[in-house]
Amino acid sequence: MHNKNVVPFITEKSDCGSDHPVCQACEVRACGMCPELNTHTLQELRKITRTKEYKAGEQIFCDEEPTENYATIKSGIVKLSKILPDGRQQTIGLGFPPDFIGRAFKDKNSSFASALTDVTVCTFPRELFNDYLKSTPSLEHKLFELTLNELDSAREWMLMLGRMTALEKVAALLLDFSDRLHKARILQGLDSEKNNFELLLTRAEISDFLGLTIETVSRQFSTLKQKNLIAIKNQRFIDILDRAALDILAGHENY
Amino acid sequence: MHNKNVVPFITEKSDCGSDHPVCQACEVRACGMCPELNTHTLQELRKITRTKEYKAGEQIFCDEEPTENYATIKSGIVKLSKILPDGRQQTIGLGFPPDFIGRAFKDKNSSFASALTDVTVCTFPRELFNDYLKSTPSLEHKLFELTLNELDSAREWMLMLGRMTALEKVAALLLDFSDRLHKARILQGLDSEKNNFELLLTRAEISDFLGLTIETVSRQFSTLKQKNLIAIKNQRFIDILDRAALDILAGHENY
DNA sequence: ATCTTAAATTGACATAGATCAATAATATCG
DNA sequence: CGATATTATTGATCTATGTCAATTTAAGAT
Repeated sequence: MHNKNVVPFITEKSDCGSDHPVCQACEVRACGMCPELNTHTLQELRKITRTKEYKAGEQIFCDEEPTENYATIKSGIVKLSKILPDGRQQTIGLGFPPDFIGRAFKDKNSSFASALTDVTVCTFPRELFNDYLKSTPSLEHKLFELTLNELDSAREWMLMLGRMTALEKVAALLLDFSDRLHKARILQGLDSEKNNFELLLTRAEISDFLGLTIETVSRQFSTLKQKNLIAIKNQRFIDILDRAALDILAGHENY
Repeated sequence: MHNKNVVPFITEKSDCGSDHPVCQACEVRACGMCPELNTHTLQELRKITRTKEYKAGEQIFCDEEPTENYATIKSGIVKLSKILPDGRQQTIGLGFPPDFIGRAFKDKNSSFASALTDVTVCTFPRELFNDYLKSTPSLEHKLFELTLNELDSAREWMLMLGRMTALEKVAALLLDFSDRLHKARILQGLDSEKNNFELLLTRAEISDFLGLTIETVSRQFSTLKQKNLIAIKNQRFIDILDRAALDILAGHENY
């Protein structure tokens, strides 16, 4: 199991202020929701949070069971997906640190969450968190902003799913993924070549995201290589050779 | 131009409390965001709100121009869509009263809004509304909940767009649309036959929503008629004859 | 290193849905 | 009321993507 896939998150911004050892070591103490909490609330919350780790592939929560816990992603990438009664699956989003996972104000998730890479999360009981949410406007504000971003990206993907060709979908995914990974690396203080990254998703995971089959995804990669828009080493390490061309394919040009 | 497509919204719940004549006549005074505002804020807001009407087909706002105004839908149905540089279009959501339209905290919309039916909205300047939002937690909470619902439905549609067949998509749309219309009619105090409604979207609009072509949509309607799951009068008036079968097609069964 | 297993690629073929084109139904207008 | 325009349906193809099957590549274990 490769280990480069943990995506910690450290910034210079003022952090959550907790002196708890786990918080001190938290990768997202400065950029998640915790900085929005006052010291007292934070200490109360601290008592009931639990750090949990998941190996790549493990399920974090599922559709059926009532939500007991919410969580914040500390490191790694989480896959959110939906599934049809007959097993057809669709990935509906990827969570990077410090994203929130769970459905605020509801006792049931409407999707499955699983670890795409090895993942560390900080969990807290649903009910209590909802209480804090109601009494702490700045916390709710922060979560609201995260939610608006998720809505924006869900809608972006709707356009992709409904109206793009297979080749365009793959181009769009590569660009989006490279950007989010790059952003995570920069915030982490690592230097990062935007056009050079490890694709942490398998072809199967990519096809679940794009509404395609494994084979079709694979063929699009071959086409992109042939056109010299990308290079691939070991099936996982992507080199973007012609970002402008990919941008056009992905429909990112100004209009 | 038919006129049955206005969807006002009246409930017994405590309303916004404004004594302004426009507010007194407002279809959504009890169920939108206004009841979350205190009297003073409401009076301030009232001074700068404008009621606007749009004919079916008219554009309400577009992608390019910076957002000047937000709005609440008072009556009618609003279509939100995205468009690719080459003109391919995808509907990403429908807004019913009392939905909010616009992107909170941002000065740019990431989509187009247009009137699907004749529409009446209550508009207010962006900046000022954002200020109220920051200083009125209950208002922000209300908008947050509306946003979470939109996120849920966007994700539901992602599953639909990525993994359903044309027939399943049409079944899912019919059920969703009938439910939302029914809910609107009930809240309005009208009695409503859930299985009997006017389809306010043209085939072109349906195909933009489902990521299909007009012809494919039309063929699915024919198939559903043939299977006796629905009946259609005048191409617009839908009778759901076998809801259970449609539910299965749409993937709504329990699993 | 060699063996084993899983993941990715490639090829041959099938098919759902798109495209193009003709007709039919409905709405609009004089 | 008939004439015209718009929207929907239906039919005949075509094509992008899915399906099934065979290799190839890479990764992990012994």
